[in-house]
Amino acid sequence: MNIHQLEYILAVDQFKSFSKAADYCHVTQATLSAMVKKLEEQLDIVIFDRKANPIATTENGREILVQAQQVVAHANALLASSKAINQKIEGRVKMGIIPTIASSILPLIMKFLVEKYPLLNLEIHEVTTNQLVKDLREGKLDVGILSTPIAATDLETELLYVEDLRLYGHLAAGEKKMSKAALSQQRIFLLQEGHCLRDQIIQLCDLKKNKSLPSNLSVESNTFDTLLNLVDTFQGMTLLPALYVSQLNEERKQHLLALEDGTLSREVSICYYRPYAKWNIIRRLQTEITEIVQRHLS
Amino acid sequence: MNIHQLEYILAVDQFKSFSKAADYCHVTQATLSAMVKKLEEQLDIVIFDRKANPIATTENGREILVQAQQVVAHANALLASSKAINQKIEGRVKMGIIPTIASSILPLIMKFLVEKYPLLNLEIHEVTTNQLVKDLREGKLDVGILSTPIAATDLETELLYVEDLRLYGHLAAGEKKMSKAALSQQRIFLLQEGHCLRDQIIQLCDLKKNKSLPSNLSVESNTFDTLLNLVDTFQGMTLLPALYVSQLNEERKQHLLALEDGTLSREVSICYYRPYAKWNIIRRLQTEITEIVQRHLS
DNA sequence: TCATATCTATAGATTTTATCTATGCCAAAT
DNA sequence: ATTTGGCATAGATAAAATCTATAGATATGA
Repeated sequence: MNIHQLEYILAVDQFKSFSKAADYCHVTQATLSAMVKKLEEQLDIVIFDRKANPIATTENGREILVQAQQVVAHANALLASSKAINQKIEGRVKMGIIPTIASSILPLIMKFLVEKYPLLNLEIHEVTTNQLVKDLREGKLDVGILSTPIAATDLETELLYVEDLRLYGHLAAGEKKMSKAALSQQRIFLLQEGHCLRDQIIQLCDLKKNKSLPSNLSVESNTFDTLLNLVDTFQGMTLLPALYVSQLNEERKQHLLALEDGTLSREVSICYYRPYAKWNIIRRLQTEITEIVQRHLS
Repeated sequence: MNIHQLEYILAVDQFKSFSKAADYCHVTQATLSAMVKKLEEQLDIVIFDRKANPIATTENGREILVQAQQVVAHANALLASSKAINQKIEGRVKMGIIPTIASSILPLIMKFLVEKYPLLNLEIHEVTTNQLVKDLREGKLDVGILSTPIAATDLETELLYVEDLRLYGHLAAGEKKMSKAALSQQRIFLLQEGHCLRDQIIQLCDLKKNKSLPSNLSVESNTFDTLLNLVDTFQGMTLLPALYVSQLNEERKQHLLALEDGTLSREVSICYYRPYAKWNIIRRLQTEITEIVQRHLS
């Protein structure tokens, strides 16, 4: 017995015709006929008197139909519920974001999300990648936004966007570009230890930590703003993610430099460990953020 | 979505384990796992958090499970109903029986059926084969008992039993048997026109109506009892169905004759045109009658 | 009553689906 | 660190639903 068969007999009962019922159910008359017969055989009850005109429901069939109605109604209710659940974006969601991403995307997405989903209570926690992974595993956070790839294979990540890293600094004689190779000879200001962007840049640019820092200066910054001030003062360089760059004032944009050979970039992804309870919300956040950021990057 | 899948998730929710649920549902863990996954994909809702220990039902999953419970419960109710319906032998059933069968089997079956099925209201109508077929077609009767084969292909018949036809008559010198060939030379007393047994005997014994009857006697009987009296008086012969013979007194049983070559017999079948409304009852009657008669014939 | 039209049942082929066995993978526990 | 228990996946197989085409049966109209 299956739900389709029950729908078929309900349709036959309604239309008093196998052919019309078949149309209604979007199957051929042959299929419906065979399925009704099969159900009757399984229940060992003849539901319809096909010799009557129009087709009549037998006394026993009537009892079965009443029950079939119940089953089908509840099955439809279940399907309706599942759709409703997928529409419902509400409740508390704890989201961790690493600082170098938070500073650029929070201004972009928060207003939009809060207005579009008034019932969604989005709690933002700014944490490092390591802490984020830990909190996700422990269930302290529901979802995170960080830079991929990450080592943790037990977390699932979905790419949100790829963001260029832009070079900021002062070159002599109004030069506006430099080569990747030259970069490693420059004085590069980086974020403090613990920021994954720091490690990524070191790796991407093949920097040796000791060489890249001014020997008489050990200050490392916690924010891009401080980095910019250091660069403006000491004439070094730094690398900034594209979304942050778009917020700079015109004067500072003058000091953006192009790389002669290729680009540097980082991936930004949404990730979760237990997607399950709030999966639909997480997925919705993913699509919304992707869309918003795409608009800003293009 | 199907009912099995819903049963699977109910079992997982109950046992908090895919393996145990699979055992409970009598499928392998792989099957259950795949089906749960499939349902989750179809509903686009993750029902279980497999990373929790023990496995947890998600918030959304809980809503689905409540509905699934409803569906499965009603489906089971339907199956239970169908079984109950098949057990229930009650209500009014109009049964037609041709006279030559009625006289022998009604005494055998009526008491038994009335006692075993107190809620069954069995109305017996003694009618000829032609009338029986007509009444079945018109819905005036629900079921008939007659001798097969019959010409009407639109009626369905199920064999109840095969009944020997026994030869009754007086032979000279205490002879107890005669050949089939000799039979057609004898004076045979038959039932009136309209009784199908009459026609069957004429056909079986290859009798020509005119030859077989005493030329100065045109009385044809309506009952076996009259036939017997005619035979006893005029020294002819007649053929009686086995079940009727078993009711004869000892003296008359002395006049039963054996056929030297082979036997004569007739089929007795139950038949119906619209089995549908009372199918279960008809089928039950069939099995009961077959069994009772079998006991009496053996 | 005969032909026609309508409707259901059946046959055979095809596609989909459920299920199984075997195995991989992960996490918890020893 | 290795083992154990449990869920997921792959590939093969079996079962079932569905389709097209056609037969058979019933009702309708000339």
